[in-house]
Amino acid sequence: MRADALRNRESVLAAAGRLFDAAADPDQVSMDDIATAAGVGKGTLFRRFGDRIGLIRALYEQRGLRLRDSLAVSPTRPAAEQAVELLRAMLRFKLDNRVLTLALESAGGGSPYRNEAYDHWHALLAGLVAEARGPQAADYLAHTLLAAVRSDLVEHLRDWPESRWHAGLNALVGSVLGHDGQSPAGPPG
Amino acid sequence: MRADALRNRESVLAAAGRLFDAAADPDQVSMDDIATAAGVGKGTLFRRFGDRIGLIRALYEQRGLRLRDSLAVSPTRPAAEQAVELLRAMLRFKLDNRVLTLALESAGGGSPYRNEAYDHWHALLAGLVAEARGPQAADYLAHTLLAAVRSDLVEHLRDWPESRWHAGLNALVGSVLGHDGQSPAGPPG
DNA sequence: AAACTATACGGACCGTCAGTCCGTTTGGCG
DNA sequence: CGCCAAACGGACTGACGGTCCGTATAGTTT
Repeated sequence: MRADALRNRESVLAAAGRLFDAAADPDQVSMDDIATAAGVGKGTLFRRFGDRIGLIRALYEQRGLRLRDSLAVSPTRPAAEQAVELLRAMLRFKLDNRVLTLALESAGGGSPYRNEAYDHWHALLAGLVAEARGPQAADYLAHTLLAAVRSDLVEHLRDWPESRWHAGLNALVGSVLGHDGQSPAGPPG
Repeated sequence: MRADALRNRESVLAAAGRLFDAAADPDQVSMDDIATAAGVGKGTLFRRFGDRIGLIRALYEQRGLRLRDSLAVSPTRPAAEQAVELLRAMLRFKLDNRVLTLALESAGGGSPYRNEAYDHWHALLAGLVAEARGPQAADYLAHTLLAAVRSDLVEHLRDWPESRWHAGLNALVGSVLGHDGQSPAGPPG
């Protein structure tokens, strides 16, 4: 890749990031806006990223890398504990990257599931589920756990305090994976 | 409402339904298409339904009425059993109304949660959850259960056979609400 | 049954936006 | 230095959601 191309790529990603962070809504940010803010022509955007969704995905993947490295499975810690940690991290990520994740998950046409990062998290979580309760439906349960922190649900519940989210995620993971290392989630009956 | 207005309303809803059912993707159906198919002018569409999302919502609500009536809480049956039945019905609805529900849940700008029907199902489900395991986090768990049958997840898993969905929903509801009337979901450990 | 008016109609029109095209520029190599 | 593949940029296109306003008509009043 030529030097100027690389430079422009970074510039576009940075500009897009800034604009999405500042916007109230994904479609307040047009491709023209991004091109202008990045100081490049529109053609450059589309040549590099293919289309709008491609750009959004690239930005998403870039921002997700830190998260990805910080969360690896540990064979010694209880699965449920790790699952809660993972979901809490994803929740925080979605709060910190509100508009970007909304853009990705609500992008008309582009499924939020056709996405390298999603596969990664899903596989990780499915492993934890299988470890905790056996392989039965682990696949689906992992999808379900990820759906529990989908960005538009997070958006819908945007005024919940962290404690309420914490309680919810504990209850959910506690139920699905078992109450290994968790604080009690309420008496049955 | 004037008679011609009512007639046109029906006509538009019917045409939109046909078009969405036939399309592979929600945004293959334009407002012009709908107006033409309904034999009315575009102005009529927008006067009656406000905007695209309004029309989609109206169609969705209309189709959801049957479903709504067929599923009421019964104080005698076990909560988990009813919850499974509800989720299975919603799954079937999303399969039967694939493009329409995709349109509603992925409509850029319009949250799938600002929706009368959603509130209805959520309240119903939250009641069942509370009945089965107490009020702790019942609200969030109900959101989670509904997220487990979101239309783009259903779309992502479109080639799963019914049995696999059945197993998944049983495992999920069994975990969250308890295994009241369900077949066993696997031994712990 | 004629006049009247609020309501509804329709389709030309507008602004916006994703995506394309092509003439121009430039990085990097031999 | 000279060459050219790669990259650039911004005018242009096509499509779409939504608006506007002159025209038509349902329903009511006298």
